[in-house]
Amino acid sequence: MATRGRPRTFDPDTALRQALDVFWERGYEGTSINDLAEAMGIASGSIYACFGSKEDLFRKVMALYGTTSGEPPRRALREQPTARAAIHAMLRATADEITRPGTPHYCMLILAAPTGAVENHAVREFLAELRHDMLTTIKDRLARGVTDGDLTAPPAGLDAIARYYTTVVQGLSIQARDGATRIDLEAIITCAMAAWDTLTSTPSHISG
Amino acid sequence: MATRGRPRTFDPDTALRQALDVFWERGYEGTSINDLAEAMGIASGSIYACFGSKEDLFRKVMALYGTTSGEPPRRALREQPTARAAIHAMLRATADEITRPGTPHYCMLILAAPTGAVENHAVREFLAELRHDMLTTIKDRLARGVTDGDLTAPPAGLDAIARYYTTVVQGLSIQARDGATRIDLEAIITCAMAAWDTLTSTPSHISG
DNA sequence: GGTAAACTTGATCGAACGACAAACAACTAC
DNA sequence: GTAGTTGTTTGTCGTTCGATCAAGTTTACC
Repeated sequence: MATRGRPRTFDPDTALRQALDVFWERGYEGTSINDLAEAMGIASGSIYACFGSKEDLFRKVMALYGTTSGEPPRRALREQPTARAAIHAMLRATADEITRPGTPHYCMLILAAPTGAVENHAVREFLAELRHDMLTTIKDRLARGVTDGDLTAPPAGLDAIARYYTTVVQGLSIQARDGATRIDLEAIITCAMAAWDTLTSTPSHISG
Repeated sequence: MATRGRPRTFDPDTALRQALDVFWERGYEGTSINDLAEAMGIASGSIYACFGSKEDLFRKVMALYGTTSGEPPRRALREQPTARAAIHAMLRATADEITRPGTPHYCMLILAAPTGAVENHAVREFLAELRHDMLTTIKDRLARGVTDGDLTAPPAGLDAIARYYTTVVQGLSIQARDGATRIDLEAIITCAMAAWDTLTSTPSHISG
């Protein structure tokens, strides 16, 4: 009972990728079903049949986004040998992604739906949770640095440092959106990394 | 010919403040004319008669926002005696504003319309210009520190530092939106200021 | 071939969108 | 009082929103 009935005339993965492009450019509320149908090359009915509601489609789009554009920064955190190198590489990978030619110059996770109509509260909170995962991932990487022995900082300091670099990542997205070049972002990252030695050597400064 | 005809039954300043609250909470596209009319206590026709279009109203709202919520950070930059104190106070004033009880926990300038439908491109660019003014204001304050003698950094370094602290300000807004407390923000600011001494003592690090 | 199942299309649903215009109300100038 | 001016209200304009449905099409199964 796998392939009975008329087969799809479009590839759902391709269509999802096309939907991603539209949501990425216009945000959640700025994208209409008509926009999506046009970009995906199918009628709106086919969207609902294959992907469910607009919100369902958006959640699937965000999953795809996470495994594509979200992967390089995550891999940087994972594969770099020290916590410092991991954070630095993660920032640079983020800068690479949000200045990539052919795609909007910002992180979709951050800017696709920060505010909006009351009826889309669930979508905003969905993205907020994903952003919280970003903070957690960074925090875990710092903790790994402590157990690996390449980072010495008090537990309370780890939280602050993780939050700080999450803030930088999110700020970079606004900068890129407003026209900052890859070179501009590199300079910002250099500034942000200038705090590292101070933060990891004088822990008394960062107890909040 | 000042006061001919029927006088207004509402105070435009009060109505503008009420419109600000709605735009602040729901963003530009997430706010409908109906939402505004309801919050302002007048019919939609009166909005168009007094303020023009939705976009015109939004621009007037942003002017009000700039002179109210935007003033404390700007004053901090202006009145603190040194560049370092100015930046630090500006960050803390920003944190105060975006965690103020009774108002949304983010900067409207940053999150009211970062993305959206194509027909609202002008609104997004309007906000982008205001954000660029933020960068310019910070840059000018750093330059003043150089002429005042309390800051030594190469000209290229000033741009990078200004961009860096602008990035932090904008990142703070996302953090507050996602539930960070005033204490959380303070810890982030402490981290961000930890970069200051390095940035202003070893200028070779920040040439972009 | 016949039937059931899966998919696509095109039309359309009620509601909401931004914007506007005519009718009415309230004031000043004379 | 009367005319002229301005603000408010009510209703509605044409469009678009997200979502759904019936009808038609294309396949697998028997």
